[in-house]
Amino acid sequence: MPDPAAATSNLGFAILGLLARRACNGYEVAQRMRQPIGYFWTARHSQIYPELNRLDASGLVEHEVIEGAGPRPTKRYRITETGQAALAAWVVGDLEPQPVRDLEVLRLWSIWTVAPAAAVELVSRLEAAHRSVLDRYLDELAEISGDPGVRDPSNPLFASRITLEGGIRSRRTALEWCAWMRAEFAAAEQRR
Amino acid sequence: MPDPAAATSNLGFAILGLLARRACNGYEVAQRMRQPIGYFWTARHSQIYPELNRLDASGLVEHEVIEGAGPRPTKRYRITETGQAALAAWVVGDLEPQPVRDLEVLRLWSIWTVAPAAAVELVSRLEAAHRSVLDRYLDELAEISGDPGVRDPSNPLFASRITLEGGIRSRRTALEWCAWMRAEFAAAEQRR
DNA sequence: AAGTTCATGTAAGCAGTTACATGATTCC
DNA sequence: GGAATCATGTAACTGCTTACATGAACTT
Repeated sequence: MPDPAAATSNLGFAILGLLARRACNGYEVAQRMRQPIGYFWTARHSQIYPELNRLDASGLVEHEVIEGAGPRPTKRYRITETGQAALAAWVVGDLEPQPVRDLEVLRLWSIWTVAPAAAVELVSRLEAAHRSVLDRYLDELAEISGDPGVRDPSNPLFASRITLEGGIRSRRTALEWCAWMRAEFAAAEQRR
Repeated sequence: MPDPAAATSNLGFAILGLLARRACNGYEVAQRMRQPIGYFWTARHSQIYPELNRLDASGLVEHEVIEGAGPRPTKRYRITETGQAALAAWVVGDLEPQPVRDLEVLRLWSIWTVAPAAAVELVSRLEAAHRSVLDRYLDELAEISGDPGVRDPSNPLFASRITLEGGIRSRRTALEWCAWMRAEFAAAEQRR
């Protein structure tokens, strides 16, 4: 007897969020949660297949086996009503403070140990990385912007739009911060 | 014979970064990497003590035992020259794209499944959380700003300042984004 | 014929959390 | 006398990564 209020992992809710938008097989879930734009969550197939089985056992998703579709019998997963309810409850549930763990900032925190020229070069590389992610987000947003669903809070495209907007804003801010850091290094050089 | 080029974990470099600034015992390291402002990396003591032993075995740190100082013999750790070199090499080393895993955005990506009123309430809670972190960052920055070291790229306070500046910018952007989201929900409500 | 994509799994190991364990000093 | 802080560890478990394993369909 599956417990409908079963505690599900963050990965579980990521998968439920995907399946609430449309039914998928495990392979498609893995594709959409892969590098580099994984809708702000990433996971590998080796984590996804067992999690789908757990969600299935908990009654949060269900699957039908499609025999002729692919190279081997494919499991097409769909979210259940119990799953929809669990997802909605999680979305508006309590916020626990997330542990902060940012490799990029961790490096910068020790940047005083290297020569200023090498430091500026690192900042430039960070800048390039942020720019390329920003460009991908802008493309994604442009792709969905034509759809009127993006204005309707009960449409998944509305949520896609606001999360992409957040990604774009944060990457733009990161780029400005990088430019500011380079200016700070230049100003220090000037003072020498 | 410890390998000086030994691959160290991210946690190891976080600890080395801390010890490069000043010598600490394990307890102090744990305090400074604890909730909520852990210089952009967090870890618990149960992870820190074994890692310090590994760093010690690799020759990246060394320790002296202080008998009379605390309730029991305390180990005071200091970074070695090998450790300094390993840290500096890591700082300017290759950037691998970080796996994106943001719980907050993951929730918002499924926000279309809940009623708009509940959604707006969630955004307000996110906003409050960002504001309180921003305030702490501003306090931290104010505390160090008086020191002339913050202008010198080879001074640890310079690095503290630029990382805090990044945190402040990103939290301000998050707050603007929250306000924008509330406005989007309000606009949709208007159109109904 | 070889390589890529579709498709689903398992196993070993590292990273991180939670809980267990101990004990002295300091503050109320 | 009891609670909080200082101080250092270990054990069990969850989450995630890397690698192993298989095999059909499609593409070059």
